[in-house]
Amino acid sequence: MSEIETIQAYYAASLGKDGRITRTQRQILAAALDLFSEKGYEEVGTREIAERAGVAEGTLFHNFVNKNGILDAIMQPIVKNILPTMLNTLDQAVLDKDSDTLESFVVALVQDRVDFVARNQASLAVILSQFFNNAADRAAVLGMVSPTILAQANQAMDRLKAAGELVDWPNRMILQLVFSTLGGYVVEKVLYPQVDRLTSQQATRYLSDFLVNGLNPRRIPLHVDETSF
Amino acid sequence: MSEIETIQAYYAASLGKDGRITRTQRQILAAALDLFSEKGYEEVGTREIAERAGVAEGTLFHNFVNKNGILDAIMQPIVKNILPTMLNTLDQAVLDKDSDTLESFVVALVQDRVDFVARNQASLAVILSQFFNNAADRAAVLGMVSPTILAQANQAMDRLKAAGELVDWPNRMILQLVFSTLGGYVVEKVLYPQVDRLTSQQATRYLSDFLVNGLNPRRIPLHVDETSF
Amino acid sequence: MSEIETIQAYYAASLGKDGRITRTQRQILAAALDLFSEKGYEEVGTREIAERAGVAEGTLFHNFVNKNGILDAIMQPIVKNILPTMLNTLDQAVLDKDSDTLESFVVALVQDRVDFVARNQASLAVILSQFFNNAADRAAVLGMVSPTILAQANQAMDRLKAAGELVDWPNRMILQLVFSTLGGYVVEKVLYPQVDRLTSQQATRYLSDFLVNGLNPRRIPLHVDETSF
Amino acid sequence: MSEIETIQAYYAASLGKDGRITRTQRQILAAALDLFSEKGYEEVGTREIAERAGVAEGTLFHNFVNKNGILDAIMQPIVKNILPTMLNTLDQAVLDKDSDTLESFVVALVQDRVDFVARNQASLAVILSQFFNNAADRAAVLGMVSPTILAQANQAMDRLKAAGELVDWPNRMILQLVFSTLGGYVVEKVLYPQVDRLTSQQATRYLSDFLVNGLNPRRIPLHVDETSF
DNA sequence: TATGAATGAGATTTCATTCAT
DNA sequence: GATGAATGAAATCTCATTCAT
Repeated sequence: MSEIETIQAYYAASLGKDGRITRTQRQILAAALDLFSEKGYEEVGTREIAERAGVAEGTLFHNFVNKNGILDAIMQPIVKNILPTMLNTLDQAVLDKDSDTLESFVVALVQDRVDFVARNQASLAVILSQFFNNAADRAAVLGMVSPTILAQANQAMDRLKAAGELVDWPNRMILQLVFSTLGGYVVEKVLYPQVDRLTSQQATRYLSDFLVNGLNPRRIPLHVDETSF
Repeated sequence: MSEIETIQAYYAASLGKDGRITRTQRQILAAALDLFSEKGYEEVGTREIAERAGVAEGTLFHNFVNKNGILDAIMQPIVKNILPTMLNTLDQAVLDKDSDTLESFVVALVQDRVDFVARNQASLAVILSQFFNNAADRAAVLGMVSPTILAQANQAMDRLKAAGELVDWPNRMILQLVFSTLGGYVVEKVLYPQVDRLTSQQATRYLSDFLVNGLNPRRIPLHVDETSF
Repeated sequence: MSEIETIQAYYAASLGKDGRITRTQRQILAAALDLFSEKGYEEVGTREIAERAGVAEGTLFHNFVNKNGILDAIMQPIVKNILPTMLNTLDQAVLDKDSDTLESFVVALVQDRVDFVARNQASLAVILSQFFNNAADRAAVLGMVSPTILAQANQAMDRLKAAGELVDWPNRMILQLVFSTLGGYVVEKVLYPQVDRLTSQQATRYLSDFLVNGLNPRRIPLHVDETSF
Repeated sequence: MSEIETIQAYYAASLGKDGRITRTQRQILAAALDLFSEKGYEEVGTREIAERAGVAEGTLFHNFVNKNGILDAIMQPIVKNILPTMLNTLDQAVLDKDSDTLESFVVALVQDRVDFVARNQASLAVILSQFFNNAADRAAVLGMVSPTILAQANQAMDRLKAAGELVDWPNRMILQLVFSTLGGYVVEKVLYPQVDRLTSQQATRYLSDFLVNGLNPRRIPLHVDETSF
């Protein structure tokens, strides 16, 4: 991620002619994903990756410009998909005049995220780790939340507030709470992949219900002293 | 943290005679804290730390057994304080028969955490980073949540449920939601220390209120299919 | 030697495919042997070895796990050969009923050792140095004199004594004298490799004759006060 | 030893005013002797010596110019005494017209050496180790065998040969055998100080008798092919 | 395309020695 | 005289990367 360039350049010139990933590349990525998610990027050597992948060390550099290139090849598909998808959801929730309840909004948000997490635990572990460890990677992840997206999100929240569907708090705080709840689920899933108590469906319900109730407009408004703002 | 031993052993034998930290050690720790929180432990070299601290490289090792010893000297005070304090709060909340509302419970939980985070952003950045990057450090942090503590927490939640103060969800899920909400606040504070929109008091109110509403018992119980458990 | 493990592990995974030593490894070992025997193991740096071998410093560690691994690669062939061979000789001298004179016994002992020393002066210099400098290496060398071997040696000496061929002294003392005589020759050869006054054949004769006469049974027994034992 | 300069310079200006060794110096030397003989000079750090001596690290350098100065302070008394004494013995044996038998010569040689070894095991262990590990120290030890001494020794051997008391072998070989026998005893004593089977008196007898018999003139002269000399 | 031996910059750590107190 | 914190050169070793085969 760090020093993002033309994205596919990280797969060297060697993507199968049809642009598809080769068998060797798949082996390397699988080995690297295993190791990175287990020990952290910095702790894994290229020798180790090559060994686990069953290829020579040089082969890594034939297929990916860099050790970092391998990391990017792991992170990109996620970062290029999860956020766009997520944002797309918001987009719909904004445009879709029918989804004008907090619940429909929240469920749309939570729904697919939970499934996604279940399917991509290992990659998410790597991304999570990098997010907290590398300023550049963090910027790359956050950079995908474009201003337009933020504007859309704010628009959606404002509309829900106007409709009396959402508590009247600062949008930034609401966003933080939503992301915390989702993020906490990701962390739990990613750090303890084996402990699988809940189905995706159940998790979705708990998270959604928690958010809906937590963000309902208050009958008796909370007194927050705003004078000090 | 990794390989925790006699705690103070990480400060070499050279703590000031009165057991206090020396000026040199403070310089080193300050420099290291800056750099670690900025670039991540692995990215910082001992040469760099020494330079920023204004001491010779050897001085690092005269004062701390290891590069890792410096990291531990940064993390330990936090890990040895935040969790014990937090757990102490739970303890009281459990014993204090007066605090039998969800609100009193949640407020007790959120209250001091928020202040603490404000005062220790840099150290928390380092701990956060290590938590997601190093299995051993993660274990060290989590290891401090002893079974007794968990038992206490479960006891408190059960009591609140019995009193009709807490939604009837699995304790583990409730805990996850509480920690998510708190953790999200930590992350926000730690990653964007400069953006200070809310006072500690305001933050405490938002978080508490969100949790209280989110975890209130439902009038109409949520239907979660438990048959598949 | 120190911390003996799987023997060939000290050559990294990189022995030529046919299990033979590579050219690079030979260069490194030659350079190291030169330097170690000249200045002693501790006094020689890896940089120095690499320079003399005409390779990069990293290449040392690509081919041998350790600096110590290089030392072991030098010592092992000797230690794994000289003692086994020597002991094998004893074995035969014990079993061979014809060699029932002190002379045949001694000659069998001295014979090949002298040639061996002439051919391996440099390596022996290193081993000698390590033997007196490193308790672990000393143990490794001595450890190869297994109890069975000792038993055999004692058996041989007892038989010779019974046959009136060997002076009736404690076996331990006899062994010490034999090893002293051989060892002294080694030391002389190893410390002054250039001064070559005697052929191997001549040296063998002197040493053998000295031992035979020195260890002949006495006509008039030596009075040693054994009461104080 | 290495780089021998004014001998007493190694005890810094700080010998007690009366030229005697101070208490602190004795502590340091005792600690260093222990450690050097146990682990070898190179393996012992100044920090370690200071700790065991119960003084500060700086104190070492107040009392001895160098780490090497400590080593020399340990070796010198021995090297300055054992060899001179030994040589003195030779001197007497040469001049003393009464000692004209091989036995009296050999006994004079062996006699005190054995006692000396018993009393100075630790120091000898250090000297032995240095002798084989450090060319400079080896030179220092050997350098004390001055040409005059050698001349004297040769003279003594020649006289004994003429008197029909000593086998007619090259003097150099005879010397080697004598030193081997003595050296072997030293090594045995020094490497296994605890195993004390023989009294000094007994050892003296065995060694002397072995040498006398080994070096007796042969009735039937040994045939050594001298043509190749 | 794949290999893997070779590279060398850089990292951490040790350690004898200095010097202000 | 003794101290011990500070020093910084040097040592060993790692590791991503290159390149001839």
